[in-house]
Amino acid sequence: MIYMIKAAAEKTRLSVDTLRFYDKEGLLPFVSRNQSGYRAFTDGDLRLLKTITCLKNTGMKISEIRRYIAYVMQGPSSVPQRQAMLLAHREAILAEQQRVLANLKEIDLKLSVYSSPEAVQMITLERAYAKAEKVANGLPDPY
Amino acid sequence: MIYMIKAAAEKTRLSVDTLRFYDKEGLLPFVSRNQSGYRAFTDGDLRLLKTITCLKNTGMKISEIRRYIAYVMQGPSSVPQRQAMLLAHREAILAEQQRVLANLKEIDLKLSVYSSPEAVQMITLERAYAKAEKVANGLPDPY
DNA sequence: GGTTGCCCTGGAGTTAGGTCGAGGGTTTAT
DNA sequence: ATAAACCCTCGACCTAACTCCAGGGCAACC
Repeated sequence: MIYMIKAAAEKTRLSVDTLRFYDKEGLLPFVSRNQSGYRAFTDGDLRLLKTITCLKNTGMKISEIRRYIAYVMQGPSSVPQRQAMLLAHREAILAEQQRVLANLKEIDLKLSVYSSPEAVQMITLERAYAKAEKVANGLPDPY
Repeated sequence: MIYMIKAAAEKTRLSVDTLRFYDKEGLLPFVSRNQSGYRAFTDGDLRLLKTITCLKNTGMKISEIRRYIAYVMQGPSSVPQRQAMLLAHREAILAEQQRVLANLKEIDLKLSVYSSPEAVQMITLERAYAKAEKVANGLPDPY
């Protein structure tokens, strides 16, 4: 099956503009043009595009994705390099997940304060303390 | 304890420029100025800044953080709104984590292909197929 | 053969989140 | 009383990743 850019955009859920942008950025060297100079996406191309969106969705930068795709274009000889890239990216993703989770815990802590029955009381107290801290240092009270 | 902007930057691990930028964006209405017009951060201010970085680290936009901080400035009466915001943000974080995890699974699938002993063989085959798909449709072979 | 609906390129514009520099005031130590 | 090390504002600049537009080509239908 061959897809023109609009159909490819619908299949990948990317916008037509984004697809052209990706091509301009060197992410789609595998997409051929037909006699009219139109991009002609094959099913294989769409599979590769799915890989690209996976990498993008997990935070890989376009410049890195371009490097990965360059390895793909190079053929089977670049398997070790691709593997190394994906492994490194995998670690980066997991590290980021951990970082987010740590921050989420802090948020959950705040949430537990807010849902406590003494929430208003505690916050009133904290506020008074913050106010005092300013006053004690001759600072204007912003509250 | 009072911290000038440089010390506050070191404590929060944000840059001085970023702190000033946040102030400009209305994220730090609680930070007072001393007689010289210098920002004077209290320990309480730094604790609030930590909350801000938590929200930022988990992907909350500055405009939303500003909204949250506005609620904080409003005092204890806004506890329900703050709680609602954090709960919604919590859900957004979890959803994003899930999205990333789903994409990670795809990457792991690719990795498993690459680490198979038949990797080169499989990729060679896939490549030949992709090539054939182009040729069969009268397209130039980009490989 | 004209209208419609695709497609193309090049380049400008946008948004978020900073980052930097010029020009100038303050504080502290020598 | 001057140098060093801070601090301030304002506004320009930057990067990533799009997004939009003008000007123009191709293809199908009425």
